[in-house]
Amino acid sequence: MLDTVEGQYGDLLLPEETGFLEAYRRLGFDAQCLYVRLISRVGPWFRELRLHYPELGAITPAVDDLLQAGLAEQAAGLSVEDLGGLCSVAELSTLYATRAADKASLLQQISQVESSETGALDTLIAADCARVIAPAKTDVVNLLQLLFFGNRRQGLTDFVLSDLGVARYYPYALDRGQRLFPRRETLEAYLDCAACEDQWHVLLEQGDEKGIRELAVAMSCTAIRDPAVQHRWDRLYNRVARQLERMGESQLALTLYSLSQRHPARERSARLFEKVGAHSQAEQLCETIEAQPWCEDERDASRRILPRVRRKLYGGSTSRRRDQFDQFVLSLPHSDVRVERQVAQKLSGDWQQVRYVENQLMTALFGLAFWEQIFAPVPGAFNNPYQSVPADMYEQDFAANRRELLDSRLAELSTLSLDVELPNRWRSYQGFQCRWVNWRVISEELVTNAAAVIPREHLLAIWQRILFDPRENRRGFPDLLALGSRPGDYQMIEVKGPGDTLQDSQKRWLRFFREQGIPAAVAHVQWSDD
DNA sequence: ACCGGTCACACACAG
DNA sequence: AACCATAGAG
DNA sequence: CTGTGTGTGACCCTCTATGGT
Ligand SMILES: [Mn+2]
Ligand SMILES: [Mn+2]
Repeated sequence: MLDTVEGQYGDLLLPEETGFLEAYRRLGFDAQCLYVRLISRVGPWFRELRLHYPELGAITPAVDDLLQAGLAEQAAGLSVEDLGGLCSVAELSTLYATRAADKASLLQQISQVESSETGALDTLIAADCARVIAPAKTDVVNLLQLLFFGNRRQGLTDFVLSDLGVARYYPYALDRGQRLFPRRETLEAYLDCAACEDQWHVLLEQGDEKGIRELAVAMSCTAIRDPAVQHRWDRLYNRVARQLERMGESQLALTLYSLSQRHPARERSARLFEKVGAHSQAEQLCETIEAQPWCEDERDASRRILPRVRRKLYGGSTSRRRDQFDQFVLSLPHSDVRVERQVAQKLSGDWQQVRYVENQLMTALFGLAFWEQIFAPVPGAFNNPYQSVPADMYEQDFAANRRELLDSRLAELSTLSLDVELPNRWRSYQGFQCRWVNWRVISEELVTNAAAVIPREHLLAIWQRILFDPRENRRGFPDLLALGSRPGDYQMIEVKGPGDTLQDSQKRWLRFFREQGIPAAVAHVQWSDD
Protein backbone atom coordinates (compact mmCIF):
# COMPACT_ATOMS: atom_id res chain seq x y z
CA MET A 1 0.00 0.00 0.00
CA LEU A 2 2.77 2.41 0.93
CA ASP A 3 4.65 1.78 -2.30
CA THR A 4 1.53 2.31 -4.38
CA VAL A 5 0.65 5.54 -2.62
CA GLU A 6 4.18 6.84 -2.89
CA GLY A 7 4.25 6.04 -6.56
CA GLN A 8 0.91 7.65 -7.25
CA TYR A 9 0.98 10.56 -4.84
CA GLY A 10 4.59 10.98 -3.75
CA ASP A 11 4.72 14.55 -5.02
CA LEU A 12 1.94 15.83 -2.82
CA LEU A 13 2.97 14.23 0.45
CA LEU A 14 4.04 16.50 3.30
CA PRO A 15 7.33 16.00 5.18
CA GLU A 16 5.55 14.23 8.04
CA GLU A 17 4.06 11.77 5.60
CA THR A 18 7.23 10.98 3.67
CA GLY A 19 8.93 10.82 7.07
CA PHE A 20 6.49 8.10 8.05
CA LEU A 21 7.28 6.13 4.92
CA GLU A 22 10.99 6.26 5.67
CA ALA A 23 10.57 5.43 9.35
CA TYR A 24 8.35 2.47 8.59
CA ARG A 25 10.66 1.10 5.95
CA ARG A 26 13.64 1.33 8.31
CA LEU A 27 11.87 -0.89 10.84
CA GLY A 28 12.74 -4.54 11.15
CA PHE A 29 10.21 -6.93 9.66
CA ASP A 30 8.84 -7.95 13.06
CA ALA A 31 8.32 -4.35 14.09
CA GLN A 32 6.53 -3.62 10.83
CA CYS A 33 4.23 -6.55 11.45
CA LEU A 34 3.60 -5.48 15.02
CA TYR A 35 2.74 -1.98 13.86
CA VAL A 36 0.15 -3.34 11.43
CA ARG A 37 -1.27 -5.54 14.18
CA LEU A 38 -1.61 -2.60 16.52
CA ILE A 39 -3.23 -0.18 14.10
CA SER A 40 -5.74 -2.88 13.21
CA ARG A 41 -6.93 -3.12 16.79
CA VAL A 42 -9.15 -0.96 18.93
CA GLY A 43 -6.61 0.42 21.39
CA PRO A 44 -5.36 3.02 21.60
CA TRP A 45 -3.38 1.62 24.54
CA PHE A 46 -1.88 -1.83 24.80
CA ARG A 47 -0.10 -3.68 27.57
CA GLU A 48 3.18 -4.97 26.21
CA LEU A 49 2.70 -7.98 28.48
CA ARG A 50 -0.49 -8.89 26.66
CA LEU A 51 0.84 -8.79 23.12
CA HIS A 52 1.07 -12.38 21.96
CA TYR A 53 2.05 -12.92 18.35
CA PRO A 54 3.75 -16.29 17.98
CA GLU A 55 4.82 -15.47 14.42
CA LEU A 56 6.85 -12.47 15.63
CA GLY A 57 9.21 -13.93 18.16
CA ALA A 58 10.05 -11.67 21.09
CA ILE A 59 7.80 -8.63 21.46
CA THR A 60 10.19 -6.46 23.47
CA PRO A 61 12.72 -5.75 20.70
CA ALA A 62 9.90 -5.03 18.27
CA VAL A 63 8.40 -2.56 20.72
CA ASP A 64 11.82 -1.01 21.27
CA ASP A 65 12.15 -0.64 17.52
CA LEU A 66 8.76 1.06 17.19
CA LEU A 67 9.41 3.44 20.09
CA GLN A 68 12.77 4.43 18.72
CA ALA A 69 11.34 5.06 15.26
CA GLY A 70 8.63 7.24 16.71
CA LEU A 71 5.95 4.85 15.49
CA ALA A 72 4.79 4.05 18.99
CA GLU A 73 4.58 6.00 22.17
CA GLN A 74 4.60 5.07 25.82
CA ALA A 75 1.65 6.15 27.92
CA ALA A 76 2.29 9.13 30.16
CA GLY A 77 -0.86 8.47 32.12
CA LEU A 78 -4.01 6.37 32.02
CA SER A 79 -7.58 7.36 32.77
CA VAL A 80 -9.42 4.90 34.96
CA GLU A 81 -11.67 4.19 32.00
CA ASP A 82 -8.70 3.21 29.85
CA LEU A 83 -7.38 1.12 32.71
CA GLY A 84 -10.68 -0.74 32.74
CA GLY A 85 -10.30 -1.45 29.05
CA LEU A 86 -6.86 -2.94 29.58
CA CYS A 87 -7.60 -5.10 32.60
CA SER A 88 -10.22 -7.69 33.46
CA VAL A 89 -12.25 -7.55 36.66
CA ALA A 90 -10.10 -10.23 38.21
CA GLU A 91 -6.91 -8.31 37.48
CA LEU A 92 -8.30 -5.07 38.83
CA SER A 93 -9.46 -6.79 42.02
CA THR A 94 -5.98 -8.12 42.60
CA LEU A 95 -4.26 -4.85 41.70
CA TYR A 96 -6.33 -2.83 44.14
CA ALA A 97 -7.28 -5.58 46.60
CA THR A 98 -10.97 -4.74 46.46
CA ARG A 99 -14.18 -6.36 45.29
CA ALA A 100 -17.28 -4.95 43.75
CA ALA A 101 -20.60 -6.04 42.28
CA ASP A 102 -19.64 -5.25 38.73
CA LYS A 103 -16.88 -3.67 36.70
CA ALA A 104 -18.41 -0.22 36.66
CA SER A 105 -18.53 0.09 40.44
CA LEU A 106 -15.09 -1.43 40.73
CA LEU A 107 -13.73 1.31 38.47
CA GLN A 108 -15.71 3.81 40.50
CA GLN A 109 -13.87 2.66 43.63
CA ILE A 110 -10.52 2.79 41.87
CA SER A 111 -11.09 6.33 40.74
CA GLN A 112 -11.40 7.27 44.43
CA VAL A 113 -8.04 5.66 45.21
CA GLU A 114 -6.08 6.92 42.22
CA SER A 115 -5.68 10.64 42.50
CA SER A 116 -3.94 11.08 39.15
CA GLU A 117 -3.68 9.41 35.77
CA THR A 118 -0.03 8.64 36.36
CA GLY A 119 -1.06 6.77 39.48
CA ALA A 120 -3.19 4.28 37.57
CA LEU A 121 -0.46 3.86 34.99
CA ASP A 122 2.27 3.33 37.56
CA THR A 123 0.21 0.70 39.37
CA LEU A 124 -0.25 -1.22 36.14
CA ILE A 125 3.35 -0.93 35.01
CA ALA A 126 4.60 -2.06 38.40
CA ALA A 127 2.39 -5.13 38.29
CA ASP A 128 3.17 -6.01 34.67
CA CYS A 129 6.85 -5.11 34.78
CA ALA A 130 6.24 -4.05 31.19
CA ARG A 131 5.25 -1.00 29.19
CA VAL A 132 1.94 0.44 28.07
CA ILE A 133 2.15 1.62 24.48
CA ALA A 134 0.11 2.96 21.61
CA PRO A 135 0.88 3.05 17.90
CA ALA A 136 1.73 6.56 16.70
CA LYS A 137 1.12 8.36 13.41
CA THR A 138 -2.20 6.61 12.91
CA ASP A 139 -3.59 9.77 11.33
CA VAL A 140 -0.87 9.57 8.70
CA VAL A 141 -1.81 5.95 8.06
CA ASN A 142 -5.43 7.00 7.64
CA LEU A 143 -4.39 9.59 5.10
CA LEU A 144 -2.31 7.08 3.16
CA GLN A 145 -5.22 4.66 3.20
CA LEU A 146 -7.47 7.37 1.85
CA LEU A 147 -5.02 7.96 -0.97
CA PHE A 148 -4.79 4.25 -1.71
CA PHE A 149 -8.51 3.52 -1.75
CA GLY A 150 -9.92 6.91 -2.68
CA ASN A 151 -12.47 6.68 0.11
CA ARG A 152 -12.68 6.43 3.87
CA ARG A 153 -14.69 3.22 4.03
CA GLN A 154 -12.07 0.81 2.89
CA GLY A 155 -8.96 -0.15 4.77
CA LEU A 156 -6.58 -2.93 5.67
CA THR A 157 -9.33 -5.50 6.16
CA ASP A 158 -10.17 -5.26 2.46
CA PHE A 159 -6.74 -6.70 1.71
CA VAL A 160 -7.44 -9.63 3.99
CA LEU A 161 -10.94 -10.32 2.67
CA SER A 162 -9.58 -10.26 -0.84
CA ASP A 163 -6.64 -12.52 -0.01
CA LEU A 164 -9.01 -14.97 1.64
CA GLY A 165 -11.22 -15.00 -1.40
CA VAL A 166 -14.18 -13.86 0.68
CA ALA A 167 -14.54 -10.96 -1.71
CA ARG A 168 -13.26 -11.50 -5.23
CA TYR A 169 -12.88 -8.41 -7.36
CA TYR A 170 -13.05 -8.35 -11.12
CA PRO A 171 -9.58 -7.72 -12.56
CA TYR A 172 -10.49 -4.50 -14.31
CA ALA A 173 -7.77 -2.30 -15.75
CA LEU A 174 -6.63 0.18 -13.15
CA ASP A 175 -4.81 3.30 -14.21
CA ARG A 176 -2.89 4.63 -11.23
CA GLY A 177 -1.85 7.59 -13.34
CA GLN A 178 -5.40 8.89 -13.05
CA ARG A 179 -5.51 10.67 -9.75
CA LEU A 180 -8.60 11.23 -7.66
CA PHE A 181 -6.66 13.98 -5.92
CA PRO A 182 -4.64 15.77 -8.62
CA ARG A 183 -3.24 18.32 -6.21
CA ARG A 184 -2.74 18.71 -2.48
CA GLU A 185 -5.51 21.29 -2.41
CA THR A 186 -8.00 18.72 -3.67
CA LEU A 187 -7.00 16.37 -0.92
CA GLU A 188 -7.32 19.13 1.66
CA ALA A 189 -10.73 20.06 0.29
CA TYR A 190 -11.81 16.45 0.67
CA LEU A 191 -10.48 16.36 4.23
CA ASP A 192 -12.32 19.60 5.08
CA CYS A 193 -15.56 18.05 3.97
CA ALA A 194 -14.74 14.83 5.82
CA ALA A 195 -14.08 16.74 9.03
CA CYS A 196 -17.39 18.50 8.61
CA GLU A 197 -19.15 15.18 8.09
CA ASP A 198 -17.61 13.81 11.26
CA GLN A 199 -18.64 16.88 13.19
CA TRP A 200 -22.16 16.46 11.85
CA HIS A 201 -22.33 12.86 12.98
CA VAL A 202 -21.21 13.74 16.47
CA LEU A 203 -23.72 16.57 16.80
CA LEU A 204 -26.55 14.45 15.44
CA GLU A 205 -25.77 11.62 17.80
CA GLN A 206 -25.67 13.97 20.76
CA GLY A 207 -28.88 15.65 19.64
CA ASP A 208 -27.07 18.97 19.98
CA GLU A 209 -29.50 21.36 18.26
CA LYS A 210 -27.50 24.45 19.03
CA GLY A 211 -24.39 22.82 17.65
CA ILE A 212 -26.25 21.78 14.51
CA ARG A 213 -27.47 25.33 13.93
CA GLU A 214 -23.94 26.65 14.36
CA LEU A 215 -22.57 24.03 12.00
CA ALA A 216 -25.20 24.93 9.42
CA VAL A 217 -24.32 28.61 9.64
CA ALA A 218 -20.64 27.79 9.31
CA MET A 219 -21.32 25.57 6.30
CA SER A 220 -23.40 28.23 4.58
CA CYS A 221 -20.67 30.85 5.00
CA THR A 222 -18.19 29.04 2.78
CA ALA A 223 -20.08 28.97 -0.46
CA ILE A 224 -17.15 28.30 -2.75
CA ARG A 225 -16.31 24.63 -2.83
CA ASP A 226 -13.72 22.72 -4.76
CA PRO A 227 -15.71 21.24 -7.66
CA ALA A 228 -14.05 17.87 -7.07
CA VAL A 229 -15.84 17.50 -3.75
CA GLN A 230 -18.95 19.53 -4.49
CA HIS A 231 -21.23 16.51 -4.59
CA ARG A 232 -19.97 15.42 -1.19
CA TRP A 233 -20.86 18.81 0.20
CA ASP A 234 -24.23 18.64 -1.50
CA ARG A 235 -25.03 15.39 0.23
CA LEU A 236 -24.08 16.93 3.55
CA TYR A 237 -26.09 20.10 2.85
CA ASN A 238 -29.13 17.95 2.19
CA ARG A 239 -28.74 15.92 5.32
CA VAL A 240 -28.15 18.83 7.64
CA ALA A 241 -30.95 20.83 6.05
CA ARG A 242 -33.35 17.93 6.48
CA GLN A 243 -32.52 17.86 10.16
CA LEU A 244 -33.00 21.62 10.37
CA GLU A 245 -36.46 21.11 8.89
CA ARG A 246 -37.29 18.75 11.69
CA MET A 247 -36.00 21.34 14.16
CA GLY A 248 -38.30 23.97 12.66
CA GLU A 249 -35.42 25.99 11.23
CA SER A 250 -37.01 26.57 7.84
CA GLN A 251 -34.94 29.55 6.80
CA LEU A 252 -31.61 27.99 7.62
CA ALA A 253 -32.69 24.81 5.88
CA LEU A 254 -33.61 26.77 2.78
CA THR A 255 -30.21 28.42 2.80
CA LEU A 256 -28.42 25.08 2.83
CA TYR A 257 -30.70 23.58 0.19
CA SER A 258 -30.01 26.55 -2.05
CA LEU A 259 -26.31 25.65 -1.93
CA SER A 260 -26.97 22.05 -2.93
CA GLN A 261 -27.19 20.84 -6.48
CA ARG A 262 -28.34 17.40 -5.56
CA HIS A 263 -31.76 15.82 -5.27
CA PRO A 264 -33.86 16.26 -3.16
CA ALA A 265 -32.67 19.81 -2.40
CA ARG A 266 -35.11 21.55 -4.75
CA GLU A 267 -38.01 19.28 -3.84
CA ARG A 268 -37.48 19.95 -0.16
CA SER A 269 -37.15 23.68 -0.84
CA ALA A 270 -40.45 23.69 -2.70
CA ARG A 271 -42.12 21.91 0.20
CA LEU A 272 -40.60 24.37 2.64
CA PHE A 273 -41.79 27.35 0.60
CA GLU A 274 -45.25 25.84 0.63
CA LYS A 275 -45.07 25.19 4.33
CA VAL A 276 -44.10 28.74 5.26
CA GLY A 277 -46.75 30.17 2.92
CA ALA A 278 -44.37 31.40 0.22
CA HIS A 279 -46.60 29.89 -2.42
CA SER A 280 -45.40 31.88 -5.39
CA GLN A 281 -41.81 30.97 -4.60
CA ALA A 282 -42.87 27.35 -4.38
CA GLU A 283 -44.64 27.71 -7.72
CA GLN A 284 -41.59 29.28 -9.31
CA LEU A 285 -39.28 26.57 -8.05
CA CYS A 286 -41.61 23.82 -9.28
CA GLU A 287 -41.68 25.46 -12.69
CA THR A 288 -37.90 25.48 -12.70
CA ILE A 289 -37.87 21.83 -11.72
CA GLU A 290 -40.32 20.76 -14.37
CA ALA A 291 -38.53 22.77 -17.05
CA GLN A 292 -35.37 20.80 -16.27
CA PRO A 293 -35.77 18.07 -13.67
CA TRP A 294 -32.63 16.65 -12.10
CA CYS A 295 -34.28 13.25 -12.10
CA GLU A 296 -37.64 11.62 -12.56
CA ASP A 297 -38.27 11.39 -8.86
CA GLU A 298 -37.93 15.14 -8.58
CA ARG A 299 -40.28 15.65 -11.51
CA ASP A 300 -42.87 13.36 -9.93
CA ALA A 301 -42.67 15.21 -6.63
CA SER A 302 -43.05 18.55 -8.36
CA ARG A 303 -46.11 17.34 -10.24
CA ARG A 304 -47.74 16.65 -6.92
CA ILE A 305 -46.68 19.88 -5.28
CA LEU A 306 -47.29 22.36 -8.09
CA PRO A 307 -51.07 21.82 -8.60
CA ARG A 308 -51.60 22.05 -4.85
CA VAL A 309 -49.67 25.29 -4.62
CA ARG A 310 -51.49 26.74 -7.63
CA ARG A 311 -54.80 25.88 -6.02
CA LYS A 312 -53.74 27.84 -2.98
CA LEU A 313 -52.61 30.77 -5.14
CA TYR A 314 -55.37 30.98 -7.71
CA GLY A 315 -58.14 28.76 -6.37
CA GLY A 316 -60.01 26.40 -8.65
CA SER A 317 -59.38 22.74 -8.83
CA THR A 318 -57.33 20.65 -11.13
CA SER A 319 -58.25 17.04 -11.48
CA ARG A 320 -55.30 14.77 -11.73
CA ARG A 321 -55.73 11.67 -13.75
CA ARG A 322 -54.93 8.60 -11.79
CA ASP A 323 -52.61 5.89 -12.93
CA GLN A 324 -54.42 2.80 -14.08
CA PHE A 325 -52.47 -0.41 -14.04
CA ASP A 326 -53.53 -3.96 -14.66
CA GLN A 327 -54.58 -5.30 -11.31
CA PHE A 328 -56.39 -8.08 -9.55
CA VAL A 329 -57.47 -8.87 -6.01
CA LEU A 330 -56.55 -11.91 -3.97
CA SER A 331 -58.06 -13.10 -0.71
CA LEU A 332 -55.57 -14.58 1.71
CA PRO A 333 -55.64 -15.51 5.37
CA HIS A 334 -53.38 -13.79 7.89
CA SER A 335 -50.10 -15.60 8.16
CA ASP A 336 -46.52 -15.34 9.35
CA VAL A 337 -45.36 -15.79 5.78
CA ARG A 338 -44.78 -12.61 3.85
CA VAL A 339 -47.62 -11.65 1.50
CA GLU A 340 -45.27 -11.76 -1.47
CA ARG A 341 -44.48 -15.40 -0.75
CA GLN A 342 -48.14 -16.22 -0.21
CA VAL A 343 -49.13 -14.67 -3.51
CA ALA A 344 -46.28 -16.45 -5.26
CA GLN A 345 -47.52 -19.70 -3.80
CA LYS A 346 -51.10 -18.98 -4.79
CA LEU A 347 -50.17 -18.15 -8.37
CA SER A 348 -47.69 -20.97 -8.80
CA GLY A 349 -50.30 -23.23 -10.34
CA ASP A 350 -50.75 -20.90 -13.30
CA TRP A 351 -47.08 -20.65 -14.20
CA GLN A 352 -43.95 -22.68 -14.66
CA GLN A 353 -42.46 -20.81 -11.74
CA VAL A 354 -43.13 -17.70 -9.72
CA ARG A 355 -40.08 -16.06 -8.16
CA TYR A 356 -39.92 -13.38 -5.48
CA VAL A 357 -37.13 -11.32 -7.00
CA GLU A 358 -37.97 -7.63 -6.48
CA ASN A 359 -35.08 -5.53 -7.83
CA GLN A 360 -32.58 -8.32 -7.81
CA LEU A 361 -33.29 -10.07 -11.08
CA MET A 362 -33.49 -7.14 -13.46
CA THR A 363 -30.48 -5.46 -11.93
CA ALA A 364 -28.56 -8.73 -12.19
CA LEU A 365 -29.47 -9.18 -15.87
CA PHE A 366 -28.37 -5.60 -16.45
CA GLY A 367 -25.09 -6.23 -14.66
CA LEU A 368 -24.41 -9.39 -16.65
CA ALA A 369 -25.36 -7.80 -19.97
CA PHE A 370 -23.17 -4.71 -19.48
CA TRP A 371 -20.43 -6.11 -17.26
CA GLU A 372 -17.54 -5.15 -19.54
CA GLN A 373 -18.88 -1.63 -20.02
CA ILE A 374 -19.45 -1.19 -16.28
CA PHE A 375 -15.88 -2.28 -15.62
CA ALA A 376 -14.42 -0.48 -18.63
CA PRO A 377 -11.31 1.57 -17.84
CA VAL A 378 -12.91 4.99 -18.14
CA PRO A 379 -10.67 7.71 -16.66
CA GLY A 380 -11.39 8.17 -12.96
CA ALA A 381 -13.75 5.22 -12.71
CA PHE A 382 -11.44 3.02 -10.67
CA ASN A 383 -9.20 4.22 -7.88
CA ASN A 384 -8.23 0.89 -6.36
CA PRO A 385 -8.47 -2.84 -7.19
CA TYR A 386 -11.24 -3.47 -4.64
CA GLN A 387 -14.27 -1.79 -6.20
CA SER A 388 -17.56 -3.49 -6.98
CA VAL A 389 -18.68 -0.66 -9.21
CA PRO A 390 -17.03 2.32 -10.98
CA ALA A 391 -16.91 5.58 -9.07
CA ASP A 392 -19.35 7.26 -11.45
CA MET A 393 -21.86 4.39 -11.58
CA TYR A 394 -24.64 6.50 -10.14
CA GLU A 395 -23.67 9.84 -11.59
CA GLN A 396 -25.80 11.43 -14.30
CA ASP A 397 -23.04 11.08 -16.88
CA PHE A 398 -22.37 7.37 -16.44
CA ALA A 399 -23.84 6.52 -19.84
CA ALA A 400 -22.39 9.60 -21.52
CA ASN A 401 -18.90 8.64 -20.33
CA ARG A 402 -19.28 5.27 -22.08
CA ARG A 403 -21.51 6.18 -24.99
CA GLU A 404 -19.70 4.34 -27.77
CA LEU A 405 -19.02 1.27 -25.64
CA LEU A 406 -22.64 1.06 -24.62
CA ASP A 407 -23.96 1.64 -28.09
CA SER A 408 -21.90 -1.13 -29.59
CA ARG A 409 -22.84 -3.47 -26.75
CA LEU A 410 -26.50 -2.62 -27.28
CA ALA A 411 -26.06 -3.45 -30.95
CA GLU A 412 -24.49 -6.78 -30.01
CA LEU A 413 -27.26 -7.57 -27.58
CA SER A 414 -29.86 -6.93 -30.26
CA THR A 415 -28.48 -9.79 -32.34
CA LEU A 416 -27.03 -12.29 -29.85
CA SER A 417 -29.17 -15.08 -28.45
CA LEU A 418 -29.70 -13.80 -24.95
CA ASP A 419 -30.65 -17.18 -23.56
CA VAL A 420 -27.13 -18.23 -24.45
CA GLU A 421 -25.29 -14.98 -23.90
CA LEU A 422 -26.59 -14.16 -20.41
CA PRO A 423 -25.88 -17.60 -18.89
CA ASN A 424 -22.45 -17.39 -20.52
CA ARG A 425 -21.83 -14.10 -18.80
CA TRP A 426 -23.09 -15.60 -15.54
CA ARG A 427 -20.51 -18.36 -15.77
CA SER A 428 -17.68 -15.98 -16.71
CA TYR A 429 -18.27 -13.55 -13.89
CA GLN A 430 -19.73 -15.76 -11.20
CA GLY A 431 -18.52 -14.67 -7.77
CA PHE A 432 -16.90 -11.39 -8.75
CA GLN A 433 -18.14 -8.48 -6.69
CA CYS A 434 -20.60 -6.32 -8.61
CA ARG A 435 -23.23 -4.12 -7.04
CA TRP A 436 -25.70 -5.10 -9.72
CA VAL A 437 -25.51 -8.82 -9.12
CA ASN A 438 -26.36 -10.53 -5.87
CA TRP A 439 -24.79 -13.91 -6.50
CA ARG A 440 -26.49 -15.48 -3.52
CA VAL A 441 -29.88 -14.93 -5.05
CA ILE A 442 -29.26 -15.15 -8.77
CA SER A 443 -28.70 -18.68 -10.02
CA GLU A 444 -27.64 -19.61 -13.49
CA GLU A 445 -30.92 -21.45 -13.86
CA LEU A 446 -32.94 -18.32 -13.09
CA VAL A 447 -30.92 -16.30 -15.59
CA THR A 448 -31.38 -18.99 -18.22
CA ASN A 449 -35.12 -19.23 -17.70
CA ALA A 450 -35.66 -15.49 -17.58
CA ALA A 451 -33.62 -14.95 -20.73
CA ALA A 452 -35.49 -17.69 -22.53
CA VAL A 453 -38.94 -16.34 -21.72
CA ILE A 454 -38.60 -12.55 -21.55
CA PRO A 455 -38.44 -11.15 -25.11
CA ARG A 456 -35.27 -9.39 -26.16
CA GLU A 457 -37.10 -6.15 -26.94
CA HIS A 458 -38.44 -6.05 -23.39
CA LEU A 459 -35.03 -6.60 -21.84
CA LEU A 460 -33.41 -4.04 -24.11
CA ALA A 461 -36.07 -1.47 -23.22
CA ILE A 462 -35.60 -2.11 -19.51
CA TRP A 463 -31.81 -1.91 -19.79
CA GLN A 464 -32.00 1.36 -21.71
CA ARG A 465 -34.12 2.80 -18.95
CA ILE A 466 -31.65 1.64 -16.31
CA LEU A 467 -28.85 3.23 -18.31
CA PHE A 468 -30.85 6.45 -18.46
CA ASP A 469 -30.61 6.75 -14.66
CA PRO A 470 -28.78 3.88 -12.98
CA ARG A 471 -29.24 5.41 -9.53
CA GLU A 472 -33.01 5.70 -9.57
CA ASN A 473 -33.97 2.96 -11.93
CA ARG A 474 -32.31 0.13 -10.11
CA ARG A 475 -35.26 0.12 -7.71
CA GLY A 476 -38.99 -0.11 -7.99
CA PHE A 477 -39.22 -3.41 -9.86
CA PRO A 478 -42.24 -5.57 -9.02
CA ASP A 479 -42.01 -8.17 -6.29
CA LEU A 480 -42.70 -11.25 -8.36
CA LEU A 481 -41.65 -12.63 -11.70
CA ALA A 482 -43.99 -15.28 -13.08
CA LEU A 483 -42.47 -17.32 -15.86
CA GLY A 484 -44.32 -19.56 -18.29
CA SER A 485 -42.67 -22.02 -20.61
CA ARG A 486 -42.79 -20.12 -23.89
CA PRO A 487 -41.16 -16.88 -25.05
CA GLY A 488 -43.31 -13.93 -24.08
CA ASP A 489 -45.29 -15.96 -21.58
CA TYR A 490 -44.49 -14.13 -18.37
CA GLN A 491 -45.66 -11.39 -16.03
CA MET A 492 -44.20 -9.17 -13.35
CA ILE A 493 -46.42 -8.70 -10.33
CA GLU A 494 -46.24 -6.08 -7.62
CA VAL A 495 -47.92 -7.35 -4.45
CA LYS A 496 -49.73 -4.83 -2.27
CA GLY A 497 -51.02 -5.89 1.11
CA PRO A 498 -53.83 -3.98 2.82
CA GLY A 499 -52.64 -0.47 3.72
CA ASP A 500 -49.69 -0.55 1.35
CA THR A 501 -49.54 1.70 -1.74
CA LEU A 502 -47.40 1.97 -4.82
CA GLN A 503 -44.27 4.02 -4.44
CA ASP A 504 -43.23 6.55 -7.06
CA SER A 505 -40.36 4.38 -8.25
CA GLN A 506 -42.76 1.45 -8.63
CA LYS A 507 -45.27 3.59 -10.51
CA ARG A 508 -42.57 4.76 -12.91
CA TRP A 509 -41.63 1.21 -13.83
CA LEU A 510 -45.28 0.18 -14.13
CA ARG A 511 -46.00 3.14 -16.42
CA PHE A 512 -42.99 2.21 -18.49
CA PHE A 513 -44.07 -1.41 -18.70
CA ARG A 514 -47.53 -0.31 -19.84
CA GLU A 515 -46.07 1.93 -22.56
CA GLN A 516 -43.73 -0.80 -23.76
CA GLY A 517 -46.31 -3.57 -23.68
CA ILE A 518 -44.37 -5.39 -21.00
CA PRO A 519 -46.74 -7.58 -18.98
CA ALA A 520 -47.04 -6.32 -15.41
CA ALA A 521 -49.82 -6.12 -12.85
CA VAL A 522 -50.57 -5.17 -9.27
CA ALA A 523 -51.95 -7.87 -6.97
CA HIS A 524 -53.97 -6.36 -4.16
CA VAL A 525 -54.27 -8.63 -1.17
CA GLN A 526 -57.20 -8.55 1.21
CA TRP A 527 -57.45 -10.64 4.35
CA SER A 528 -59.99 -13.39 4.02
CA ASP A 529 -60.28 -13.87 7.77
CA ASP A 530 -61.48 -10.47 8.96
C1' DA B 1 -17.18 7.73 8.55
C1' DC B 2 -16.97 5.10 13.51
C1' DC B 3 -23.93 -0.20 12.92
C1' DG B 4 -24.92 2.88 8.49
C1' DG B 5 -27.32 3.26 4.29
C1' DT B 6 -30.82 1.35 1.49
C1' DC B 7 -34.98 -0.82 0.58
C1' DA B 8 -39.91 -2.27 1.45
C1' DC B 9 -43.48 -1.74 4.36
C1' DA B 10 -46.69 -0.54 8.40
C1' DC B 11 -48.61 3.02 10.68
C1' DA B 12 -50.09 7.80 12.14
C1' DC B 13 -51.84 12.14 10.97
C1' DA B 14 -53.81 16.13 8.24
C1' DG B 15 -56.99 17.96 4.99
C1' DA C 1 -24.42 -22.08 34.40
C1' DA C 2 -26.31 -19.76 30.86
C1' DC C 3 -26.19 -16.11 28.11
C1' DC C 4 -24.55 -12.15 25.50
C1' DA C 5 -21.42 -8.64 23.47
C1' DT C 6 -17.15 -7.67 21.65
C1' DA C 7 -12.62 -7.93 19.60
C1' DG C 8 -9.66 -10.16 16.83
C1' DA C 9 -8.51 -13.41 13.44
C1' DG C 10 -7.86 -15.32 8.59
C1' DC D 1 -59.58 9.22 -0.11
C1' DT D 2 -54.54 11.12 -0.92
C1' DG D 3 -50.18 12.86 0.46
C1' DT D 4 -46.90 13.04 3.81
C1' DG D 5 -43.67 11.81 7.55
C1' DT D 6 -41.76 8.46 10.63
C1' DG D 7 -40.31 4.20 12.44
C1' DT D 8 -39.20 -0.79 11.85
C1' DG D 9 -36.61 -4.79 10.18
C1' DA D 10 -33.41 -7.17 6.97
C1' DC D 11 -29.25 -7.14 4.74
C1' DC D 12 -24.45 -6.54 3.99
C1' DC D 13 -17.15 -12.50 5.48
C1' DT D 14 -17.66 -15.92 9.48
C1' DC D 15 -15.76 -18.21 13.46
C1' DT D 16 -14.08 -18.23 18.13
C1' DA D 17 -11.94 -16.82 22.52
C1' DT D 18 -12.67 -13.88 26.08
C1' DG D 19 -14.83 -11.53 29.58
C1' DG D 20 -18.87 -9.54 31.66
C1' DT D 21 -23.48 -10.00 33.66
MN1 LIG E 1 -41.71 -5.44 -2.31
MN1 LIG F 1 -45.02 -5.06 -2.78
